[in-house]
Amino acid sequence: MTKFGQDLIESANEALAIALGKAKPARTITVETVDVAAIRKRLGLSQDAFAKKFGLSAATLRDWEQGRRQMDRTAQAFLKVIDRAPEVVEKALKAA
Amino acid sequence: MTKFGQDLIESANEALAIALGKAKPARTITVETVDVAAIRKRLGLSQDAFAKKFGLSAATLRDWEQGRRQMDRTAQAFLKVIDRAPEVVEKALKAA
DNA sequence: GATCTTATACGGCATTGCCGTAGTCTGGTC
DNA sequence: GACCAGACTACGGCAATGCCGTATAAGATC
Repeated sequence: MTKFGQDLIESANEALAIALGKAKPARTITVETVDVAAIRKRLGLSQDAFAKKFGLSAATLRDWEQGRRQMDRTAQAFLKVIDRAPEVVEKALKAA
Repeated sequence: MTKFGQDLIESANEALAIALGKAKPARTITVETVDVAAIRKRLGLSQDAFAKKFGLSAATLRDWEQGRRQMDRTAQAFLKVIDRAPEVVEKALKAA
């Protein structure tokens, strides 16, 4: 079985436990999905190139795309802006 | 003496120690300064309003402005963009 | 003085940021 | 087929942050 498959099952079990009141949600966050990989691929950039262009750490980007870490609110907001106005972001950062 | 004054002195002593080779830098980062409070005040917003408008956590914003926490790379990049194109950012986030 | 707003200060813990590195896959070149 | 380089996945690991809450201070308005 793939790792993704295992993760899915784990998540499902956890969700069930929470629903049954047997477990508490680790945190309550709005489940807004920001698909970094999708945004990046739409821009036709490698992970390293994307990270460099938008001032991110390549390591952190990796963690996000691999589902190892959750983006915090700041990152989510930033990624949305990158998604909608990548060129503006790029220019703003170049003007540093 | 103000807290800011104390911080300054502490930082100076630490920098000296590092320069003398008596201490290691906690981390090597580019010392790019992003003054959140300045950006926010220029926009005429309270901490809460600023946080809400740009999708940040008010608690995190507080920590940054109080010098309690260091902004990570993502946050620094984002803040620069907010600094240079606040309206674009705002619109991009509204279009969620 | 009473009240409201805004900002500072800080305890606290789960979770992330970021570094490094090993392994896999694909496409190109010899 | 063997080999190399670029891109991605996977993950150990620790210092540091994210985010919550709350108590206190300073300024404005009544």
